[in-house]
Amino acid sequence: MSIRHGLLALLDQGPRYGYQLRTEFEARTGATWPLNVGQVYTTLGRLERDGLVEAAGEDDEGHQFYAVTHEGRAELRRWFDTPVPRTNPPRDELAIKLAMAVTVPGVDVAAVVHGQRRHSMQALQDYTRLKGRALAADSGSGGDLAWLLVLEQLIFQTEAEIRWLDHCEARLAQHAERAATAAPSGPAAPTARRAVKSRDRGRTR
Amino acid sequence: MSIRHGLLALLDQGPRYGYQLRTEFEARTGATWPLNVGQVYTTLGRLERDGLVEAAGEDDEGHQFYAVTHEGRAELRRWFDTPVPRTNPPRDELAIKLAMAVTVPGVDVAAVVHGQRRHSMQALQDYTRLKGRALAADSGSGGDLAWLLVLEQLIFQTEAEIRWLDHCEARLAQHAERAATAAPSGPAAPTARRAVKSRDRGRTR
DNA sequence: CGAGCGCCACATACCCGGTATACATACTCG
DNA sequence: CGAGTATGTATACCGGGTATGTGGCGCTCG
Repeated sequence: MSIRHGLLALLDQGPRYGYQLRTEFEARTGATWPLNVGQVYTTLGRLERDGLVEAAGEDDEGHQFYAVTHEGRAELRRWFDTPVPRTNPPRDELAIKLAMAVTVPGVDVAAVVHGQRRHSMQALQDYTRLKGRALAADSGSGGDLAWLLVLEQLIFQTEAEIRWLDHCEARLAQHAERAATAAPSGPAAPTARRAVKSRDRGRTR
Repeated sequence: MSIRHGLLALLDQGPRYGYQLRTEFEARTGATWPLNVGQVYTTLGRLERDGLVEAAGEDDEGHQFYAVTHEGRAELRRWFDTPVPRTNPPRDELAIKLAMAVTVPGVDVAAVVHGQRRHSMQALQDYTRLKGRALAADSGSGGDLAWLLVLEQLIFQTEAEIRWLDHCEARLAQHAERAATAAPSGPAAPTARRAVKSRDRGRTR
């Protein structure tokens, strides 16, 4: 639902047409999340269908303008007022991958962690370099606050990811060590296949 | 592509049927990403269509089993060998929201940040409590390493999010201050609407 | 004892987001 | 002038997410 609301927010500044929205969206989130143009038109269609937006005529060049409706403004206010739910966050592919890696036998977990760490470090450096450029370009008054904040979000998240990977490495070592001391000669049940019935770990809500 | 590969990894341990896969998937990623059963069947269908998986008969109770093919195993190995790309990461709704909040006039950005911070703190506490429970339940040898790692990933990410929110607050204050000193009596262009043409901030790749 | 309830199991429909692509016009530069 | 590039709109297709429908089976409780 982020694109939907993002476009709504942009339209709140006044009527816009499709391509223009794409341009303005990318000016804020930049290269990190390039927005496919097609997405804009389909989303506008859905917004219009749901009554949050309405066609507002064409200009002399044939650009189809859209404007927020009253209901659209209400929806926008609701979006800003309620926090994005961080209980059940979006699936993270890396987390799933590691969860699988430590479970299925025959996967070199340490190698997976290392490979990912190198890649994430590279990404972090790229982001940091971009941030430096953004700060330099913007030496005067804060021109592109939005872009800067998005960049810093990426930096914070990537740093956390790297720390987590290091933490995983430590935990894996500790885990291996424990297994070794527990069963010095041949582990009793190295990858003890739990019975399928063992579901119902305590759910949240 | 994470579910696709996740199921593939589970099937690598031997033939399974649909519901069983859901159960085993949730045993690892737990309450955080509850997997809808329907998703399993549609994904299995696609995997079969793509030749990564094949039907492996039914048992006496009519359960339709699936098994990885040779090509499926190759695909799985490829998945583990290549890091998940952290350049162009998935869209983060919170980042988009703040990017919009600082751009469109008439939004109380500080309130948005604060509301989100409280919510994220709550989520962090929930995760920490879950982790405590997981560690207690698992006092012996590491029974549920996967679930623990996933939990810790969430904790690390949420901590980073909170730090980022605090950072945003600081940056906003500094930004407001700069604007005040730059133009003591009425800011020259408070929300300087950049011309639409100002695209092409330096792209990555 | 049998009516409901909840779990197991499979299937389908629908929506949204992501990507590619088709197609048309205008400008620019060698 | 023609090729390439930017502007602009539209559509098709895929994968992921969610809700819902449909049975069968076992358990519990009045």
